[in-house]
Amino acid sequence: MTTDTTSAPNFIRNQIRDEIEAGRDGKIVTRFPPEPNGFLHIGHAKSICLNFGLAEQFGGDCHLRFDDTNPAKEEQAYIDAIKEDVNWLGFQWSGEVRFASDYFDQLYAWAQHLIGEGKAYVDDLSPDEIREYRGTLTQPGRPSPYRERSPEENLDLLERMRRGEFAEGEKVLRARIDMASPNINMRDPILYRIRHASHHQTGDKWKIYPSYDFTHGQSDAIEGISHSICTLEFEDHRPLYEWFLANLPVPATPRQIEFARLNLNYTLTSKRKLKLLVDQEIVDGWDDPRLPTISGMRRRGYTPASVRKFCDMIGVTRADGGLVEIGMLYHAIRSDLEDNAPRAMAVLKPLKVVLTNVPEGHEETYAVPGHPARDDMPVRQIPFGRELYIDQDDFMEEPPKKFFRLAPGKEVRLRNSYVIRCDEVIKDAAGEVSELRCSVDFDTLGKNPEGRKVKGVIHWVSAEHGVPMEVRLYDNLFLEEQPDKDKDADFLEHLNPESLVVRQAIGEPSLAEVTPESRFQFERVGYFCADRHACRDGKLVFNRTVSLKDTWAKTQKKEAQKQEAQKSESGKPEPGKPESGKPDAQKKG
RNA sequence: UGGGGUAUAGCCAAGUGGUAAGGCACCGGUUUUUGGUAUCGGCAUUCCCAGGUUCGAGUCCUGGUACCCCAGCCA
Repeated sequence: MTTDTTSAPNFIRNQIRDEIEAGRDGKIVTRFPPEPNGFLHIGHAKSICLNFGLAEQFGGDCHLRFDDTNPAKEEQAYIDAIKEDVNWLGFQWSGEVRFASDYFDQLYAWAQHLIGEGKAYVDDLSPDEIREYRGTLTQPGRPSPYRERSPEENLDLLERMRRGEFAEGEKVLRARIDMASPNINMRDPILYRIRHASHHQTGDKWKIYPSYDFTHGQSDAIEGISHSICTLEFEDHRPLYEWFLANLPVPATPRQIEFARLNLNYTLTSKRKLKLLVDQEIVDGWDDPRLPTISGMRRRGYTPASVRKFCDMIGVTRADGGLVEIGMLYHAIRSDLEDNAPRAMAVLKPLKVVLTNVPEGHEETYAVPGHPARDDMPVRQIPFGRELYIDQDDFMEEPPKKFFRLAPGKEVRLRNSYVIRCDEVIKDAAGEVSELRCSVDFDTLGKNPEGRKVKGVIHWVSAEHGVPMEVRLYDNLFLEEQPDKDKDADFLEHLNPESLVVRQAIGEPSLAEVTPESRFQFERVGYFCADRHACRDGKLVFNRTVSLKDTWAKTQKKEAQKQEAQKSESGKPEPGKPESGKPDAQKKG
């Protein structure tokens, strides 16, 4: 039953395996190092699975370390949320949670060491001047006039920076490397900047804070990290990472390895832009089910296993610019829930059906398995009576060919129950179908009588016993595959106005008892998860995680397109081929 | 004539000189009281392009092309 696909390639895993085969000794130690300035998203999940997964596979450790060097952007609330997300995904860091700020004293001592060696200096240039002196991509930089200060003066200045004697922006500590380096990161990078800000971990102890570059490698070294894995954009920082390790008396020399970050189509994996959606209240918080945040996916109904499976499917490479189809994520969750979600019947667009040959007050109940292929799930009791609801989509007054659901004079099987025939269609004043009169074939319960072939099966809920519930149908938040592709345009223009559709639905009675976050397959419809916030005080709210595959809808759509094409073709004498969706996509570009 | 990277199917991705894995998607058959699932079959004469080496090149060499990252006192 557990369909375990083999993992996609992972070049880092292969590399470590090679190292071990070549006789490497020493534990494999990795770390997941988020800055607590927002919620984690699917891109972080890839990194989490990579780092924790490696530690698991090779009997090593993986640390959780908050890269908290910029107090202005960080919050305790993010720290709490990140810890919860990592745990929810099924991982446990080794030892206590760590913070880069735990190492601020050591880092400061190392800064003094660098000054003593003549490899760092305090610079009085303004931010604008520093930028100007740094040069450009094609022109080398020039040395700051403060570059030749003596170690004594630098030490004194740094100490005074630390004590808060200077205003923000007045001075920085810089490494003294090479202002002419073709790698801009090596043009005397900034080690410390003045920030008169309170820090969520260290309070008001510090008036200066170390930069990412001066912090990350040394923190790795302190923790004994063997493989420091990060994304491709840090590739150019590796020489600097190594420069610090080579010029400081560090206890270990970790290696930095970069991999390509994840891009998913029809969504965003930029923390900054996700924050904007949250701050502008375009979505319902960081855990809005439309967001690719880990907490959003959780609320949507994704399982930890499905997220891990997805990360496993996409592999780990250095190939950049890729855009993974969201369909892969859908596949990962469908395959998990197909095996593990109990089934239920729910009608999202109710249409009343009266069974004319069932007596008023008649009631019978069916005991139905919780899952068609498992016997370890509770049996459901499904009541049946004279009046019930079916889905509007399952009836058509003038059905097309091959529509094997309900239509006037046609038969259909009620899932887990009888075959019924539609005898009469009742309409309201507006001419809309408001009710169906049908008759039951009592010889069809649990069997197909000789010679009777009823192909269609539809779901239903007893009108008397069904429970009202709210169903939230989620779709992609954006209409464009890459909403932020055009850097000059506003990605908000691509928002999908129908990313959330709310329906008042009716569910089978067993759903009345659900606990928040329990997941179901509503048969023939999709997978749904009881909302962890809204399911309170007897209120039922379900989020659609993902729909079931629907080949009928697909063929209908294709049929419609074909007709459209024919229509426009017959309209024009020349078959100019103004066909579907993407007219120029096939042309050479 | 700044530096650092990456190019294999619609998408993700193996391949390390011996004749293009796998997954997703797609197309078709079978089973089915979920138009789901399961299952069977199809889906790159060619690897960004052009030359070259070789009995043999996605892999090696030469020269191009396209795309991504870097000029925060962000990470």
